[in-house]
Amino acid sequence: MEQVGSSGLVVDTIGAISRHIREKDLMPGDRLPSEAILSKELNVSRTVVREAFRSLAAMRIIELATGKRATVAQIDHGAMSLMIEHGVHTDQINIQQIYDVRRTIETRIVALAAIRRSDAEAAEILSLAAQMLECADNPAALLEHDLAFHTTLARASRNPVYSLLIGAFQGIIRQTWPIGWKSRPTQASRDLMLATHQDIARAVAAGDPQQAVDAMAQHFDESVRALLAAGMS
Amino acid sequence: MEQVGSSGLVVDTIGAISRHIREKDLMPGDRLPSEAILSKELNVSRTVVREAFRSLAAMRIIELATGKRATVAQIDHGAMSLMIEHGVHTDQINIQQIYDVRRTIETRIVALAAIRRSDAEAAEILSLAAQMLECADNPAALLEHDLAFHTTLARASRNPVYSLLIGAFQGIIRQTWPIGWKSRPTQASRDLMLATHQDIARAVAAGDPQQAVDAMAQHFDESVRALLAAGMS
DNA sequence: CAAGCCAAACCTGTCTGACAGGTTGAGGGG
DNA sequence: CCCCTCAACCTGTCAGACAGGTTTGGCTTG
Repeated sequence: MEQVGSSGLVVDTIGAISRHIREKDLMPGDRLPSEAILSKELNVSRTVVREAFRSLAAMRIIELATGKRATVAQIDHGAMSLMIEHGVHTDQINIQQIYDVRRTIETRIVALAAIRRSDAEAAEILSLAAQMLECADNPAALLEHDLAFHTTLARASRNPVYSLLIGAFQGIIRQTWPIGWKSRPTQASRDLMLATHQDIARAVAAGDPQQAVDAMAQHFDESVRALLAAGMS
Repeated sequence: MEQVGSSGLVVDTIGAISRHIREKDLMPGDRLPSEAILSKELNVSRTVVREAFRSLAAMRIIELATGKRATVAQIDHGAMSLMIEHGVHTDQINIQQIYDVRRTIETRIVALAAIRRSDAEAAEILSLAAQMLECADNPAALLEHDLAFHTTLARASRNPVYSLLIGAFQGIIRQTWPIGWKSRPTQASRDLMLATHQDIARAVAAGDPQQAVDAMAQHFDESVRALLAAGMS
């Protein structure tokens, strides 16, 4: 390979593989050529092709598995999640900034979900909110149900980009949620949060966007207040 | 290395390096151990370390350069941009869905920008809107100024996550913007778009969030209408 | 003593060849 | 017609090698 660009053979190869996917109009699940074939076609060593594959796999553009050929991947929030976590761990992003973004997009999500949710999704959302009540004294379970609640709402919005973004925040939420929970010391404050989730669920199930938006806004107002009280400024 | 996980040595090594960054509290710019040292410490071959490095570099968590040691990277939208493009090219995401998300976050961005923009940013935003008028008949230049306009607004919001997201959409916007522009056949419709940008700029410069939000909402209403007229449903 | 230069040590990029183990598909047996 | 098996194929990992680019510490020079 002639090293068309100036950034090295691996970068060029990543470009060549991406182009291959576009030009051949490959869809998720479709198989890519084997490493050996690609290295022959592009005139690079298998080492280079493998590093290019790893790069694309890191971005979840392709999927690798032992023995099998690489396949085109479905969009997935795993990589974004790691990027966001990295940003937070290196003090480039703080939790409040994440909450502002979440508030912004989740407010829109519930509006869409209230309009577009299927009946099955409505039931699932109501069920998750109810389950949160039942495990109110089990923080780990509560966290998981909370995440599932917001993830399901995103799915009900029928816009995969919202699902992607909510998923991207999941990793860092998992790591910081306990802070917010501990900062709700009184039973009343914890009950309020659970009640708010139920308000959101009911509004979405009832197909009332305005009420859903109001409830979600209230949810985030509480959360941010709790976070600030915990000294996360 | 004992292959602690079940997904292969490379995945384990990625985890080990990420952990190293967190535990040592490395900040952007800090240098990581060399490939040779890591391969010795983790008991894996240099091949494995290199593939792990490539994966982390693909997510812009670290930065590689020939001869130099790998360094911790600053957050960057490049990887997200590729992921979004992949989603669109493989029909997992469509352009309207992107516009809905953009509308949602950019409305919030201008509200924040109106409150938090520096005087220099206000001047820059006004200038970019003015420049758009000047090259109204040069689509390529217009596109670049448009992107710069929205990017600057995101920066003025003082929330790096918004900058990240706006950056993530840049790649796909660049590829689809001409469609929207061609779908504004009349001079009046094009003038309207340029005028709307100026409205946004003026509202942000004036520090008027509500007016900025209204103008941005109008901008997206127009854009989506144009897109739909172009048959992008 | 300070500023600048230089070579050796260090480091990354790429290639080759090898082998273990997982996957697949064609063809044979029931 | 279905299931099984096995050979061909493919990926994961390792070791060693060599061509450049980078760093650094000591040496030279002013």
